[in-house]
Amino acid sequence: MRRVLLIPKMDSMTSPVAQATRGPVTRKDVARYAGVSTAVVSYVVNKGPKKVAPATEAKVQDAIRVLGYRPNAAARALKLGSTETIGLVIPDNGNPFFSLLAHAVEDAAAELGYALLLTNSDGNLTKERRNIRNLASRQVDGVILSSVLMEPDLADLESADIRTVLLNHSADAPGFNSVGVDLFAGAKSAVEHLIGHGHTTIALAMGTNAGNFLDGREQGWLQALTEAGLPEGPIVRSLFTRAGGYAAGQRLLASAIQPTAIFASSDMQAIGIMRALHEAGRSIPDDIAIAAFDGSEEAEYTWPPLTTVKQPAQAMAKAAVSALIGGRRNVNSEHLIFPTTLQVRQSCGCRRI
Amino acid sequence: MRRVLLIPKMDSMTSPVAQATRGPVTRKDVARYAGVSTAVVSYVVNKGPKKVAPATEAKVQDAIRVLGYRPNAAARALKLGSTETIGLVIPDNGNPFFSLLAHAVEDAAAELGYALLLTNSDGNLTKERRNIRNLASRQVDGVILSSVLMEPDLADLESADIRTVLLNHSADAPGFNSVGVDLFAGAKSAVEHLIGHGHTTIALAMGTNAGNFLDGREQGWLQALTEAGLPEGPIVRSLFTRAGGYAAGQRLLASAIQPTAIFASSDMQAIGIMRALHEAGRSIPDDIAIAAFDGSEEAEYTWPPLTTVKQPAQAMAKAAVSALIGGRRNVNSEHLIFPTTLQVRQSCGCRRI
DNA sequence: GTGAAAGCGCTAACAT
DNA sequence: ATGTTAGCGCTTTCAC
Repeated sequence: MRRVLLIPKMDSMTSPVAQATRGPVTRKDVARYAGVSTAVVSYVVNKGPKKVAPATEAKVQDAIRVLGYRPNAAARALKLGSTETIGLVIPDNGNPFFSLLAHAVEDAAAELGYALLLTNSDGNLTKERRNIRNLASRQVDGVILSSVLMEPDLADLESADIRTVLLNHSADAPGFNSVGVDLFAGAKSAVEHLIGHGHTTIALAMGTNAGNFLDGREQGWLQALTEAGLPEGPIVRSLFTRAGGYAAGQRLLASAIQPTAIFASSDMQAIGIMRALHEAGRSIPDDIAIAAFDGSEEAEYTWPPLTTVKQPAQAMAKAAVSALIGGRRNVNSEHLIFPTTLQVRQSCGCRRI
Repeated sequence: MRRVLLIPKMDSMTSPVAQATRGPVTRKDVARYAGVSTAVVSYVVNKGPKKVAPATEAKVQDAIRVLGYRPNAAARALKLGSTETIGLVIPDNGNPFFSLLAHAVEDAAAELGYALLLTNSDGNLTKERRNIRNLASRQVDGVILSSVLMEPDLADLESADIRTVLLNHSADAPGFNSVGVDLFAGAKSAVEHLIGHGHTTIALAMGTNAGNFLDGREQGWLQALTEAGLPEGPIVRSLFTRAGGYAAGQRLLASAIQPTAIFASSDMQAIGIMRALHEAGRSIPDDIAIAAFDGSEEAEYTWPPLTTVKQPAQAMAKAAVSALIGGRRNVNSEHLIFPTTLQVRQSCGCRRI
């Protein structure tokens, strides 16, 4: 890389004009400047718990402005036992679904005056544990965990006494609050849509979950097939990534029974599959139709645009945050399941209106 | 949504087995349990600044484990004046480029034992300011700012006494450390590549920046054209988003002079443009070739795969973090410019090997 | 309506 | 090698 400028720091003899006290301004400075006690400053800053005379308040506000005072959150946290911060543990902020979720969580938290400590576990259980522990030691008021695992036995260990809600978790988790979507119904609706287009051999491109629960998406796919009296199509398993989907697509193309439609358990996988299909010269949706699960924005811009089962990420994030720090914190094991909506585009065979 | 389980919290009469002291375990508890002073516990936990006898250390470690002690970061931060936390302000974590950057920043920070407070400003200056202020009051040790603006006059105001480095900032910023890429050279190389394919009418799809600096990408595009003796192609301006690109693409298709190639200032815009092109039945790259700037993973999976100028996000993130909290914190205005690499795929007209 | 002061959990200088 | 203790900036009870 090229270094453009390299100006040594000028001696920090900052002009001691109105603000003689160099270094952070504390509540004490404000009190002195305003000619009141430190308690009063607190009352003003926090609008309570005691009332202050309007005149006094004005003086304090003035001092605050002049001195450029900003309360020290660390001290406040120490005193109050709350950092007004929540932690978020996701597998990978590079994955559009999770980055959207993270953004939504940030918004929801900010609305309540909470900040967000973001950590990625990179699909790595060890890292996930470390992140949780780290967040706990940082006194976050709670953590939202999008676990690598289906059954977060780990949370049992680590979270011990820290409030936790499982996000993007669609199985039951005794002892935990959790929020997720109805994977089963969502997948089923997508596969039924594919069946509606006349497909009879519908493959499943499933993501690999650590854990031995049967994923709702797999069940939904199967159920739709069964109810329609259709045979179980081929299954390929891969990571929940574009690259995983790409590989899965190639395997599917090489398999004995060729599906005429594919249901993918995530948009990312579908996108990888579509690339494999394009490269092989197959037309989508005419040779092979495809539908997926997630509803990320990226799915709107693939070619052809991807029909996908949309998860209400904002709502889920909001629910997770409010389960964590909203009212009713005393509930211990509540499982919120959000419905999905099928977003019909052209990859399934539907035409533009 | 559907509520599945709703089990009321069981009375928190947790078994007081080995751990009578309910509530958070403090260093005092550990000291008492281990039969040492609190100072010794500190020495053990922090591996210094004094040495402790191996036997004592073992006792303390034991107490820590048994009691499940975890240091209180808030107290530590108050005492030390450092939270070991940095703040990141980005326009939108939903944008793949920024989510990648955020992930990279998190990694780099974690490596140094720092946590990451993430905030989105949603392209909104007011929000950006609020975020910075909020981070400052939370005593972060520094903030990495990917500003909405080209000239962060604001930082002047807000960051006042908080260490700041500008990330993804390719213009000079006196008084600030910053890291960015060589927009000019990157854009120029992409346009030259397009020229190499024989194109003579090359449009520019530029993102809209608040600020009156001429973007390096625009200059690079122009320079490549000029050097090749080519006329300036049409310019369309839009947001740095897929939707922005889509609209830009439609405008381009409707314009008087039809380009045979387009250079887009971001992958997102290129992706939107490609959709517009596909919908209009234009073939890429045969009817219209396209190249872009950013090098996000998504560009690898468009159809056809997008030729794009790759920014070294990890390296940039690492540099930003180390400028903030690594050694040499005393440098005040250093501008790091990273080189880009042209990632040639098929959207420009190159064929698969 | 305002102020004095205790103490949140921790670190480290200073004693022993 | 270990212990004592002041104090980081804040909130809030209790006195006035």
